[in-house]
Amino acid sequence: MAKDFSTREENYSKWYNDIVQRAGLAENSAVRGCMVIKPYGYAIWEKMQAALDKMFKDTGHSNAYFPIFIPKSFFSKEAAHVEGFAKECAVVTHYRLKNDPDGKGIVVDEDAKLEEELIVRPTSETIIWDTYRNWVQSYRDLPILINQWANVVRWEMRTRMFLRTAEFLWQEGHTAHATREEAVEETERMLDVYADFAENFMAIPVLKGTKSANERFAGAVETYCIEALMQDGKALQAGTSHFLGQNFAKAFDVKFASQEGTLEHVWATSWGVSTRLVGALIMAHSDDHGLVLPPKLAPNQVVIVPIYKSADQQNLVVEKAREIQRQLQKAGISVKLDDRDTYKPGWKFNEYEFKGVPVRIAIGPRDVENGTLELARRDTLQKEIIQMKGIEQTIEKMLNDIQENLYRKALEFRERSTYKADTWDEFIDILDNKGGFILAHWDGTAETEQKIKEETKATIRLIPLNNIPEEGKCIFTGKPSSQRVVFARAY
RNA sequence: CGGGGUGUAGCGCAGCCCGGUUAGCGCGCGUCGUUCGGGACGACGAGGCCGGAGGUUCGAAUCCUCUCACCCCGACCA
Repeated sequence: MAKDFSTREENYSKWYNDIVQRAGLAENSAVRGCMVIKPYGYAIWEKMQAALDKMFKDTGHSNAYFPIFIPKSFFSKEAAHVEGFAKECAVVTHYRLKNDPDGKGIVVDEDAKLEEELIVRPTSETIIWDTYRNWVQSYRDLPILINQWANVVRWEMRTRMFLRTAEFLWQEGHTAHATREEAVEETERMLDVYADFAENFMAIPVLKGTKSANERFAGAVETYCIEALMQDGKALQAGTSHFLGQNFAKAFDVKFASQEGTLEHVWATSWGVSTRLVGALIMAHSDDHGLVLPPKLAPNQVVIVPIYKSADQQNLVVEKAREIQRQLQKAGISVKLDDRDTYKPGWKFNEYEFKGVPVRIAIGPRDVENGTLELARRDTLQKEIIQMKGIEQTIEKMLNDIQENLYRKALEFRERSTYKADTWDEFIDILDNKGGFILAHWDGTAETEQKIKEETKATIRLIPLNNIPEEGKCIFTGKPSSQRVVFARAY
């Protein structure tokens, strides 16, 4: 059992921080607002990257890399875009240091001032569209389907590990198309990729929809998103896909000669997910015993803990454990054998429970004698004795079960945490006492949304795709509404 | 950036009000022994410029001023 560790009930945000730190995912760095992603946390991100990268490639995209620095002037070219990011940009003004003439230490060399300041990218639309201008002349050059894995910087006031840090890792896709239809199709395709990834790899069910004008990406015509529900009833935006229209093409003068010989601005999309997904993973599945990882994203799917007393037993048991490890690895399962003699089995049990390893195998002298193993699964904490024979099939099945069970549990949670509200009182009551997603009518205006946000902290998370039309009255103003939208308090 | 809080050993804390031996405790760490199927136990041991800078004082972890960092609550956001 995990002692000296917060429960979700006691203090949800402390519970979250405890998991991040004690499971060795990340820690705060010497730099304000920036975290160090530790090997175990980074390994999870690498698993995410690998899965996503394959999905991007399978949908025709290629990776490329653009500079981390963006000339200041680029930012001012798309009005809404500047507006959206201006308040959180880190700016490079000088390029040299020198020894402090007045004493010890080092100071900025004022003589080394940049003619034009450089912005540390908060996102790369501007530098990319400035580059695409030179890549596009004819419809034959389209589409451009590029993704970049990168770090970005957004100078946040308040940070939380993985969920919001000043620097974070992400991928940003940037595509250029000849027609509006094709760009919209791309935007929706990538939204589907994200939803697919969230559900099938992260085991987190997501709602798909579009953002209201207030929540839209700065510079986008339409922002699509996937939205997940965390265990404390707050929503988390897990990915966004933007239809940028011709906004950036016009701002950066990206034109192509169409098949008909006319000169047209290209149509654009951008889409991204970040290391925030690691935070989502933690908050969606973990329990009061620590992290719980879905098998498809767990750095180690299985850990083997040998149990022994004498040196003879140790040799015997560890040898058998190695054999099992090889067997499982051959079947494509990632297995860690912890044969350290410096920690006791009980200690290791707790350690791996805390780190969320989906399946634990314990093997002792009795097992070697009987041809058995003890299996423990992290999601249910159940233990059972199984036969060594056919271990690959047993483990494979268990990993699949765990993956499915996590998804099912998360889905059930979301379903019982999704409410309809038809009156303002009902709406407030659900927000304050239950949390979760609230389906309610809204009159469609930014003013109303803003007022609701000011009074309740709840925002419109999304307008569901393929929403079923339904006549009703706005929860706040009573004005007519033709559909319900999804409200929640969010991260 | 506003309001509140905290900085003392790797981690978690006590001591501070009311200044005065060698600054404690738990966990962790090292050595040795007994242990090992759910966080073992004993013995011995190492580890501190009390966040930083100034000041008050015979004397500062303790009082005063400034500063830096982190946490919580607001405004902003993936």
